[in-house]
Amino acid sequence: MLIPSEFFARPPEEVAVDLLGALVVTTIEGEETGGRIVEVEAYRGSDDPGSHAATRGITKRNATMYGPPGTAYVYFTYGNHHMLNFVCEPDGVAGAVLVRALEPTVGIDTMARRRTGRSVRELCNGPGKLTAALGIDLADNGSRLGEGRISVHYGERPPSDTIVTSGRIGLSAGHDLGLRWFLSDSDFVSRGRIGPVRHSGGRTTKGDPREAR
DNA sequence: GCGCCGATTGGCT
DNA sequence: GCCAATCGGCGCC
Repeated sequence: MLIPSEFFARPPEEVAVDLLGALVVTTIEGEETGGRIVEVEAYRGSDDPGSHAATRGITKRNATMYGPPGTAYVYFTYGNHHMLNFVCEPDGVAGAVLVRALEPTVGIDTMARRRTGRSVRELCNGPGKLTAALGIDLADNGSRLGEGRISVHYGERPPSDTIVTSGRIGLSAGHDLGLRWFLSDSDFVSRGRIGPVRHSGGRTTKGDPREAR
């Protein structure tokens, strides 16, 4: 069942947690690919130093983040990689959830062709990898989910005791905020270095996500 | 398995 | 010009 745009009209940290277990699917040139969300990060507006919407206000690059909820915000970085976000908050308010990793479930053969030489585990275990596997690029920026090439569907809700949180990855600012969530029992989360990991129950471990199992 | 480093483009100052 | 919400290859343990 397609997730409606109202689902996204909330603060990104709420949407992020609720997206764990959901299914992202693309249909590109007749080929369907996708997977189950196992890792996400939340990005807020001007109060978030790690966000594209921090301090600068609306620019050509981040304008999509201020648009209506349920829209894809796709941008290009490091000269190579596309990042997939879902716009949150009501129209006019900046906010988004970055999809960082998927467990491949749909069109694995197609995704393996797009990412030659990679094991299934490595097809979508990072934000730049999953966009390559799913064929997402700047053409998807600003498209409404379910109306363009990308759709997001409800999935089985993961048990709350498998959901853990940590700081965000790869930022020069705002990494101290606990705005990353992932499934501790998944083999498909990204391999980024991270700070302390916190269980829903409040226990703290360090280092690799797997230590939080 | 881990850590370092270069690649490569668009957007912003 | 500078830098980035990253990745993959290589060297070394």
